[in-house]
Amino acid sequence: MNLDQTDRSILYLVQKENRTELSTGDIAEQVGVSSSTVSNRLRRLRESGIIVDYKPEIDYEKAGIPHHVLFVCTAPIGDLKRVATDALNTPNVVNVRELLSGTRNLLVEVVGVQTTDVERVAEDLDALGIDIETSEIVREEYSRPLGHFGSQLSGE
Amino acid sequence: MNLDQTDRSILYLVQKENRTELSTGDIAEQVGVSSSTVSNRLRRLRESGIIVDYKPEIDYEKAGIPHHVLFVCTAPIGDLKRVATDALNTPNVVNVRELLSGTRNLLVEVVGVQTTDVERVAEDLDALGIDIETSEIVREEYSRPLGHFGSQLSGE
DNA sequence: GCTGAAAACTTAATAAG
DNA sequence: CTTATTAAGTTTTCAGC
Repeated sequence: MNLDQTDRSILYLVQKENRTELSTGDIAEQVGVSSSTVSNRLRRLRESGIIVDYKPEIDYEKAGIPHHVLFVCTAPIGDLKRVATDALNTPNVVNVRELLSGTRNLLVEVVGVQTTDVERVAEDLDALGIDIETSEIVREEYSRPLGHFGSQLSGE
Repeated sequence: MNLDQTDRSILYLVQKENRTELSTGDIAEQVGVSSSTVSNRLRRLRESGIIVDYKPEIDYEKAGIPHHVLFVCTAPIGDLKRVATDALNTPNVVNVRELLSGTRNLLVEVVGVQTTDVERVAEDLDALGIDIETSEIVREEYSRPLGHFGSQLSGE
């Protein structure tokens, strides 16, 4: 699917603003098309898989889940896909990333109420044949929209 | 703020399902309260900062942005907060994570249309006093809702 | 492809328990 | 705290361009 500047502007805005507080009318006003067009474009972006979905960002600490750890791991390359899926299905694991690298090729993000939750995940990953190289405490995370999508918007 | 089982179930469902395709009525049905209650709970969860906001997950490759790299970096600990903010404001940077560690304490996620986009970010980070230890190509990323929130839902 | 208008749907505010 | 009702707002559909 080829994106035109209307698609790119819409993508920029839905990344920049909280989606639930940004109506198609609001987007339409800033992009300079009708709200029906925004609705159609957003549907096409979803259907083509460019917008995968909308996820809430959870502040785990405020939610009473104080432990937040990133395991930097090495998994056998041939098994990486399977092992990544298994890791994701381990309780308390919230995110897994595959990296294209011989070692340190899997990042596993874990949250938990108790330190024992995190320790149990470490054991489970070990049982899956995943080597934990290092474990890091996550302090803070920040995201930003990609400016590339918004370059033609007035005022941007 | 203390979460009860209703809050946890709602949190689980909004993580699990695409938020824009899940109305408060749908949630209400599964949790066993009225849609007004779901609406009230969701507002409280947002106001208390537990739900930070709803972000679209973008498939950069499908969007015509083929390069996706994770820089594993070391930044001076005293400056970490400032440096993380500066890194986030660098064009083509979409995500920054601070880790609680002496070295390799900053993960910077970069996307770009050209390899030169990524190279330019590497130079910009260097100019900010950030050491790039390794750079990894991101193949795939998977997320999962935290089961802890959903343990009391029927059928889960 | 786009738009405006109508229909369908969703959320938030209210009143009451 | 909860819920049902209702008003306000939003999204989608559709005929016409």
